[in-house]
Amino acid sequence: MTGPAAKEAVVAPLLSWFRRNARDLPWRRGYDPYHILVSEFMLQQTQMDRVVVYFLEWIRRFPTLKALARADEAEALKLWEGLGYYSRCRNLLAAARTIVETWNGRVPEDPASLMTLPGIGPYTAGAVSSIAYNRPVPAVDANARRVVSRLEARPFRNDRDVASFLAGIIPDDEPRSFNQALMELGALVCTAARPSCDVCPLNSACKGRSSGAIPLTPSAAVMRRPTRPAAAAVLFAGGKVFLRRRPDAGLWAGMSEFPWEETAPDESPESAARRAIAPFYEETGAVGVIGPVSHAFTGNRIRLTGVLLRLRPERETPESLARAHGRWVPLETLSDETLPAGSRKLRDLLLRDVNSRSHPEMTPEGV
DNA sequence: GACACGTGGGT
DNA sequence: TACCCAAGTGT
Repeated sequence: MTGPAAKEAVVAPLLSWFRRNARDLPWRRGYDPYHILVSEFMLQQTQMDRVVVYFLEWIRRFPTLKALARADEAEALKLWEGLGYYSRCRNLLAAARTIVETWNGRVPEDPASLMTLPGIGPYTAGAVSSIAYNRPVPAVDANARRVVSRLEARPFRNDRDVASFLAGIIPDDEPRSFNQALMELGALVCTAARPSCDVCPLNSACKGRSSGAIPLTPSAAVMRRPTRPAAAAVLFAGGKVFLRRRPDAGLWAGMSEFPWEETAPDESPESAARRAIAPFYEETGAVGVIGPVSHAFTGNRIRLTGVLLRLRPERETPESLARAHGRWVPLETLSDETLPAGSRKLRDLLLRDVNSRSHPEMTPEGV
């Protein structure tokens, strides 16, 4: 059923429910296209509650598209620290610059134009077009896919099929609310794990419910490997610590981190930490341990132990050896660095310990 | 179409 | 602990 009947049974109850249950989000006050653009980038594969915090900080620092277009990438990345998928941040900045240069500073309205911008695919194009400009185009995310496939009690082959179905029922007068309502319903009521059908505004129209079969969308099911132990080297000398620079492509491209390696079976954290710095340095011995912290990333999960290593100053020349592979950073400015989550957690533990004088040997006077 | 790309929270 | 999930995109 894709005709007027579906519209009657679905659209009005859905919009009515949304009016009563829409969460109060910062970008829902005025629907500034720049705000919608930022929120949609941040919301890619990321949950609402976490995004709100980052969004507010971002808008405080970059209140307008033009302000963002002028920004340093390093400063933008610092604001993104901890949110993950850092190419989103780089793409958002690049998109802002392109919009200023070739779109006269105005976020494009139509999906095809939006799709030409970096980091914007079919979903984000539809979301920005409909939510920022109230254009009647579908926005198919995981929520829309799940809600629609349950509603129709049939699998959809791909997002284009879902979009075709939605194009048939999306109301011309309220596409902004309709698309948000569909996603909001999926996030709050028609959830993946345990849908609350008894309070769902669409339960009487839902074929999945009436047929007793609530199909679940095939999950991407990223197979995680079990948690493995790893060790990071917190190598220090003269009040500075060493950070390894990651390659310009791939995981955490171009970011800095404490050098780390997975620990081999029966290997100690100290040994693994030494292996991590072996390409650059020798050291005199482990003087302490921080953590462990748990760190999950793209199919992996590690328990990361930080091993404090003191550089052997009479045998190493810190600056020259490090230059190609990393940098020495003073403890005082370590919190300014943009680090992947695992290193960030270790840094926070480290700075806490340093401030409480748990590791006096790390300060310049201690060396 | 498969895979890389982060992270934290829920169960 | 381990698995699943989240307003996807680029290659």
